[in-house]
Amino acid sequence: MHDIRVIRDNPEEFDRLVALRDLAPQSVMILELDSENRALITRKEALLSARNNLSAKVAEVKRSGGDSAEIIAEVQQMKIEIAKLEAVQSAVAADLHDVLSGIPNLPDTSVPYGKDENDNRLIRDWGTLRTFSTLPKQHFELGEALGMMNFQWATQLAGARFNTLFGDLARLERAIGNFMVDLHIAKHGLTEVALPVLVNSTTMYNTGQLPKFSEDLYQVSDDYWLIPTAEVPLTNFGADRIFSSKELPIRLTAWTQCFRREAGAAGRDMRGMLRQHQFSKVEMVTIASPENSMDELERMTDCAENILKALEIPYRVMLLCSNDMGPGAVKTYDIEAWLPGQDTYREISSCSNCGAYQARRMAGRMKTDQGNVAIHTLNGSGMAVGRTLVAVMENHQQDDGSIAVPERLRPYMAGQECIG
RNA sequence: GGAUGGGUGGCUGAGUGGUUGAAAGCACCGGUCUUGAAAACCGGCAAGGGUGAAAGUUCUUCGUGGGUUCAAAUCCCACCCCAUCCGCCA
Repeated sequence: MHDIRVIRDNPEEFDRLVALRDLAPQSVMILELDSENRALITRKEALLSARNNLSAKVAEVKRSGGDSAEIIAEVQQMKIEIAKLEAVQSAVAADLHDVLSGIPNLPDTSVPYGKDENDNRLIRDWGTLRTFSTLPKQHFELGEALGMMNFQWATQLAGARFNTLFGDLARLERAIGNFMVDLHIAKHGLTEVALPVLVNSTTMYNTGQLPKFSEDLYQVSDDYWLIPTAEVPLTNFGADRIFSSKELPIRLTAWTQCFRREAGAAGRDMRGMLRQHQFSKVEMVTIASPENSMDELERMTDCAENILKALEIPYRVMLLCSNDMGPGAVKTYDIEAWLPGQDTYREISSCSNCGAYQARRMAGRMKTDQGNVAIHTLNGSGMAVGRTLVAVMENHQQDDGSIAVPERLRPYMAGQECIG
């Protein structure tokens, strides 16, 4: 949701930034709607004001025992006109709102222009890629050979894009999630939150999932939606609230199940557990004041990286180009873990500064000396638990098909050092 | 699911058709007093929008959406949510 005042103040700049998202200039059309809307508001309110005055006069006349029939007749006439104007004005306002909330967020100056993921920029990498004496296996090969990963049964239970884990692998996934949350609490100062995974339409709208991306979501009865990420409920902590600057930043984390229809991903990543309809993820959300949000993005990315460092998984950090970013983002870092079984890096975390985009949708504000301003919201995975399990398995696999448990996870596995 | 009672400003809470955008208290901010603090006293304090250089002025908002009326926090309808009891249940 864009701030119309920003567009009024500098329409050329708005069009220049919109172009980075490969959109045609919008400002002329928007400003036309805007001035039409304001003209209608002015006319409507003049009538409303006159009506209020006449109504007050009725009260006055009646108190002094006079006859108010004439005034009443006049106001009755007026009401017809007001209703007409109101209908026209609210339609124009709705159009304007739709346009402003439909345009994606504008990239930060540090974000490179680009068409797709091929234009993303490598920022840094970490860790050395292991050399294997034999060809490294993919996680599903390892898991199925261990008898601890059963996709066939998951298909029988639910369908494609689900999985089941058994024994030590099930426990390892749980260990990974617990480790992540504990690290965020103890070392990063985040506050853990337990959340609903079903939310209402307003909550989904606030973070930008609705109305445009409903095909990516599971909707259940009674107007509930399954969350595709804990970003949705966590970010809504700022909905309809006015924070004092002292309260910010607020840094939250939650480990939840996530549900995605993967509607546009037919045929992609069908083997294994990289892309599923249900997966668990530890999410980080920060509610920040505008002047701090870019620093908070660096901090959040660092929190995510610390997880992979602790688990001894090589990774690289990519700065997404303008058209690879999600619609809400001002700036996004993707963290990609090395998967030796696939011989490639795969996204395991995505940290975004959404600026005021979501905050304006949900009316999240902060008090300042110059009045209330929209807060900034940030979200990042810290990390996707299922994909981290995949990365642990592939990076710590041994020649015999067993998996070495990274040292930091052993306390969560009753000291166990090896699976299989 | 059934019954009852409720949803008013950051919070508590008055308010059943017209000087109520809303009493009072708390919180918060500024001031007086004080060596400093507290207390006391004085003053300020909702949000969003239109207009305006500004001061100001004006509109909207008392769970949400409709309706009645010249006029609605107040009356009517629907829905949502909360509390308590009953039923059911992890």
